[in-house]
Amino acid sequence: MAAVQGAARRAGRARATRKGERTREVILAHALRLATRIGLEGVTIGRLADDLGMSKSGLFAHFRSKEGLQIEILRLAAARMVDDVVKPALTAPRGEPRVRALFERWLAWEQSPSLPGGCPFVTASFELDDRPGPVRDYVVQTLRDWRDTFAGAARIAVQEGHFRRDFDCEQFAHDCYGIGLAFVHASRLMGDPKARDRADAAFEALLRAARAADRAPASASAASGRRR
Amino acid sequence: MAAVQGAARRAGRARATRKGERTREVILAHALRLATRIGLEGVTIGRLADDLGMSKSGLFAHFRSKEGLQIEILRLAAARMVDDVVKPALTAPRGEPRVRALFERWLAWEQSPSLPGGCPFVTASFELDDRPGPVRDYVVQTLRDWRDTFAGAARIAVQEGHFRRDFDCEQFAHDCYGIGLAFVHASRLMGDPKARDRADAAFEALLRAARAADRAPASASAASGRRR
DNA sequence: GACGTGTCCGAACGATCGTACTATTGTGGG
DNA sequence: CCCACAATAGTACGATCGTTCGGACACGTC
Repeated sequence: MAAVQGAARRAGRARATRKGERTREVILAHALRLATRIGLEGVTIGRLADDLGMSKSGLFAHFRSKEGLQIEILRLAAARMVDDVVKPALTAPRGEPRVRALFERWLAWEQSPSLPGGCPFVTASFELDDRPGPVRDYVVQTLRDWRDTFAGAARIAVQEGHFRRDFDCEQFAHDCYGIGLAFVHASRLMGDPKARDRADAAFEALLRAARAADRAPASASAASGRRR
Repeated sequence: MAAVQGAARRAGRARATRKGERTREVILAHALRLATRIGLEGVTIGRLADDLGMSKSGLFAHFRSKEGLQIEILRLAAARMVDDVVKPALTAPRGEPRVRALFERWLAWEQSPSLPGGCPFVTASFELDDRPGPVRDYVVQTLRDWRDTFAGAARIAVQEGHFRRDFDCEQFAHDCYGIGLAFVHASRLMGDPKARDRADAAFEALLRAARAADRAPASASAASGRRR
């Protein structure tokens, strides 16, 4: 029987969204919102059920365990991040514009209204950094993918001649992640209104250092496409 | 820098270390270790009492509430950070050497064996960024102090002529904090063996940009005092 | 109209949470 | 040495945690 409905689920099924699946999505959407604010561990079955007007057991039945729920939350977050950040950025022209788009959209995603507490992976990474297990593993893998995406875009910028030939793209991805973390810190914790400007300034400085193949055109063009 | 532990011991009482005070310190020392690994919220009265072979109620009596305990933990952490990072760095010569010392000692503090989970303020800041209250307020104030300390050291470096005159010291402090956060991310979560090298490289690049008053002496002297 | 099946609920479990009260112990100043 | 008081233990409370289990209700299919 498990095989039967497993096959049905896997194959066709363009048909109806089997009610249960709908509520599952509603649960996860709300759980994700909660997780960004109070942490993955703070998302409690009881609290979720209460918010959604369901029973604990009815909600729990959708996930094998709390750990299962946590991973599904992260899966949803990763899918959204791909849709909202990576895919749109890939439509930008190869090279520096695409690198810019990735960074820009990442910061926007960080402050998306649908993520009231910011990027769930940033939150989760500091929450889980000393707690081994499959949830942590998933976070690590996702952030590794993100870093590689970023480094890859930079590598293309090198190929295109936008960045200098001996540029360290891994270091660049690392540095950009640091700028993003500092942005989260400044905007979310410290409430610094200049947080976005700070992030932009740091990013532009990084780009300037990346371009300077022949060293010269450093000045000018500093804040080219600044926004907001 | 507020009178950190001054308020607690209100009046005189220079006398003996009233036993209870000793155990209080033992409790806080252990609680701090725990907090770096599992978070402030994860430090549980029962868990603490268990580890230290005390009763829950006996331990609880030392603090008015769990919130009280959390703030005392952070107070201890702040005092240690001043002793281990700020004070020693202030013995370094004014200007760039002192900025270097501050950064260097901060990274060392982050990996201090007495803080198995890293800097408690970094952990706490991401744990509390969406949970208002006195504990969060204390974290914010402490990190503000730290940022100001760093920016102040940079401002001295400007006065000394080590950094260029129009250098933005606040931006510098912000950027350095980002480098530190990226270091924590890379070393603690991703387990990247090159984390320290990455942090050093980013920091040196920042210093290079800070020095370039007359723009020229950019190259060479790149990795001057690299260690490890 | 009976049936199987997917969806959800109610109640309950053992554990642990923070906190309050009341003993009991221990220790230090006279 | 003694006794007041600081320090710790004991016990219990209401909440909430994740999880289990059996059943109620709504289906589309024979």
